Amino acid sequence: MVDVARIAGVSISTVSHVLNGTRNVEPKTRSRVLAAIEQTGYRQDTLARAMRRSKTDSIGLVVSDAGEPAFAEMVHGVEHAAAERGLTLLLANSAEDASRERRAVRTLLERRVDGLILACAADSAPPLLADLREEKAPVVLLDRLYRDVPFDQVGADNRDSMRALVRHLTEHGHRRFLVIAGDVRVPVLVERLDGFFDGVRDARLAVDDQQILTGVDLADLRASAGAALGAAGGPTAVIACSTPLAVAGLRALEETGRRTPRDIAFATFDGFDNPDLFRPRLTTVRQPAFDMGVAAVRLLMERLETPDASPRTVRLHQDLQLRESTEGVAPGSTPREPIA
Amino acid sequence: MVDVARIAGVSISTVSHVLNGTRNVEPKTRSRVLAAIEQTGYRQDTLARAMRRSKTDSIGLVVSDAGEPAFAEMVHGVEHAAAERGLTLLLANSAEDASRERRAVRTLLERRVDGLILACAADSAPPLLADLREEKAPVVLLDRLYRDVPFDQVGADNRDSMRALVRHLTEHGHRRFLVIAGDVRVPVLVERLDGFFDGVRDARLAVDDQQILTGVDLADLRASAGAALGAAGGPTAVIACSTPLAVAGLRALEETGRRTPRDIAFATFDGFDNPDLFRPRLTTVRQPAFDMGVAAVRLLMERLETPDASPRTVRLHQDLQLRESTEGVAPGSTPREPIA
DNA sequence: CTGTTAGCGCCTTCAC
DNA sequence: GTGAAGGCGCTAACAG
Repeated sequence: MVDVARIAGVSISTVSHVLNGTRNVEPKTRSRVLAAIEQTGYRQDTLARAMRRSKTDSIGLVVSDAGEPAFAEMVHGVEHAAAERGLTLLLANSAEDASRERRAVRTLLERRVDGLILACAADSAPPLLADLREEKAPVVLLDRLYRDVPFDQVGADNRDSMRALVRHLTEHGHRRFLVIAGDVRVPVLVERLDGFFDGVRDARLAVDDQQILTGVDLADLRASAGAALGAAGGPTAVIACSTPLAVAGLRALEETGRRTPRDIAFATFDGFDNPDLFRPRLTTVRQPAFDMGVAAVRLLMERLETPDASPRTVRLHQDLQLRESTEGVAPGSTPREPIA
Repeated sequence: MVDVARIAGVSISTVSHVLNGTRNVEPKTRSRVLAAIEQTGYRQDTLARAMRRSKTDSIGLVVSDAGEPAFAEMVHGVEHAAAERGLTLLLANSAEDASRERRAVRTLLERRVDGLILACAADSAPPLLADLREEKAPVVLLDRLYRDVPFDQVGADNRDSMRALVRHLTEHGHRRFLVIAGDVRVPVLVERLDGFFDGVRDARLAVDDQQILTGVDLADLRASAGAALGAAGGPTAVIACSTPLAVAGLRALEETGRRTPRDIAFATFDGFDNPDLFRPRLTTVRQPAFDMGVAAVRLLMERLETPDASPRTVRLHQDLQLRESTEGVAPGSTPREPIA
C-alpha cells in the first residue's frame, strides 16, 4: 500500500480512500492510484482491514450435515444470498453432536464472523443458546426453531404440512399409521409429530391404532419399525419424519418383505434427490430449503442494521409432492369423501 | 489482553506466552494468568493473531458442487482432516463455472488461507493454474488432475477402474456400449473414456460398435442417449461417467421405455446415495472420496512444511460395486469365459 | 523467567 | 481535495 502510494505520488490515506470510495478524490489522482495498484498487483489485506473495521464481511453457518439433501439446499441458499452481498461463508458441520457444535460455533465466533446462522444439533444444550445471547454477533436459527428465544428464526410449516399429509392419507382410507418420529429433542420432529396428532383428530381416528416410534438410534428404529410392520393388524401407511428416518423405514420394509405401494403406503419428509428416477417413488413433504437459506441471510443482514428490533420468526410453506408410494387405497377400505 | 495482564499482574507478553505455550513461564504466574483469563472471559483475537503471524490456520476448498455425492464425501474428508489439525475450512462452490471459480479462489486467497484445495471447474481456464503458481499459498488439486502442473494432486485410478468395469461387462457378453462421457474438458472424464478404449482393446471389440456421447449440456446428452437407445442394433449396456450423466442416462432409458437390467445393462461412476435402497440398484464405480479429501489435506500440510519438495500425485483405488443393473447377460450372447 | 517495544496493514480522525 | 499520525490486538525480537 505504501508502494502504491509512493508510485502514485500520494499518501496512503488517499489510496485507502480510492479503494473504499470513502471520500472524494480528484479523478486525476484517482486514476493515478488505480494505475499504481494495477502495476504493483496490490491487493487489500482482508485481515488488517477486518481488524481495523472490526467487521469481516463473512458469516458462519452451522448445520448437522451439509450432505443431507435438505441441508445441502439450505447451504446453497445461504451461499447464494451471501455471495450476492459480497459475504464469505464459513461452513461447519456439527454431525448432530452438541460438543462438536459448540466447538464449531466457537471457531466461527473467533474468526469474527459478522453473524451466525445455526441449525441446532439435536442435543444442543440450552446453555449454548444462552451463551450466544451474550455474543455481539447476531444469530439466526434455521430449520430447528425454539420457543421463547431472543433470536430471529427461519423454518417451515411442519405442523401444517404433516396435517395435510395425514389428511391425504386418510382420504385414501388409511386409519392405522406407523410414524417414525425419531429424536423428539429436535423441534422440527416434534412439530411434525404434533401435526400428525392434529391429523388424527381431524379424521377422528383411534389414537390407540397409531404407532409412534421415537428414538435416536437408527438401527433401533429400524428394528422397531420391522416389528411393527410384522405384527398383525399393523399399519397401512408409514410416515418417516426425515431423510435418515426414511432410510430406516425403507430398510425395515425390505427386511419384512413389504413393498410400497403394493403392500403399504409410504411417505416421508425431506426426501431424497432425484425422487422421480428411482423406485419406489416416494410421496414427499419437501422444504423450501433454498429459500429458507436465503431468508436466513436476509434476516441476519436486517438484524445487523437494526440490532434492537424485536426478533422475527419466519415460516415458509412446504410442498406436498404426491408420488406413487401413496397412490393406492388402504387395503380393505372404502375411500371416504374428502373431509370438508 | 491488557486487562488480563493487569489483573494477573504481569505483562501482556507473558499473557501471550502462556496462551501460545511459546516459552516457559513459572507455574504460579501461569495459573494467575489463566485465572485472569477465566475471570475476564478473554478470548484471543484470531484476526490480530493471524495478521501478526501471517498465518490464519485455515484452508480453502473449492469444488463445483458440494451437494453431489462424490464431492460431499470429499468435503467431509477434508473437513475431518482439517479439524484434526485445528484448521478452519473455508468452502466455496464454483458451480462448474470458470468465472465463479476464479472469484472463489480470489476470495479465499484474500482471506489468506494457508493453503488451497481445488477441484477445478470443467472450463477452468489454464491461466488460473498459472496464476496460482505465483501465489505463496500452496495448492493441492483434488479429483480433477492435470498433466505437467507444479502442484500436488490427489485423484482416483479412473482409467483402470473403467477398464475393469468394461471387462466385467464384456465377460457378461456385452459387445456394444453406449458411453455417456460428458464434458471432455474434465480430466476425470477423459481418463474414464481412455479406460473404456483400453477395455475395448482388451476384449477385441469393434470400435465402430461403440457409441460415445460427449458434450456439456445434459438435456442434449439425454436426447442423444435416447436416440442411440432407440436405434436398431443399439447398445446392450450403458456406462455413465458421473452422477449427473447417470441422471441423463436414466431419464433417457425411461423415455424410451427401457428398463434395467431387464432390457439393458447400466453402470455408472460416482453414483447415488443409498444405492441399495432404491431401484434400479446400479452397478457403480465408487471413489474413495473421503480418503481423497483426507489425503489432500495431508499433502497440503506436508507442502507447507517443505515448500520445495517436488510435487506428488496420489491416485487412490476405486471400488467396483456390482449390483443388479449389470447382473444380466447381454441378450443373444453366450457369456464367454473370463479373460485371463 | 519476565518485561519493553516495534511493527503487521489498514482505516479514520484531525489538521491543512 | 489531501496528508500525517494514532491505534486496532497481537507476536517476536531484544533486553534484563
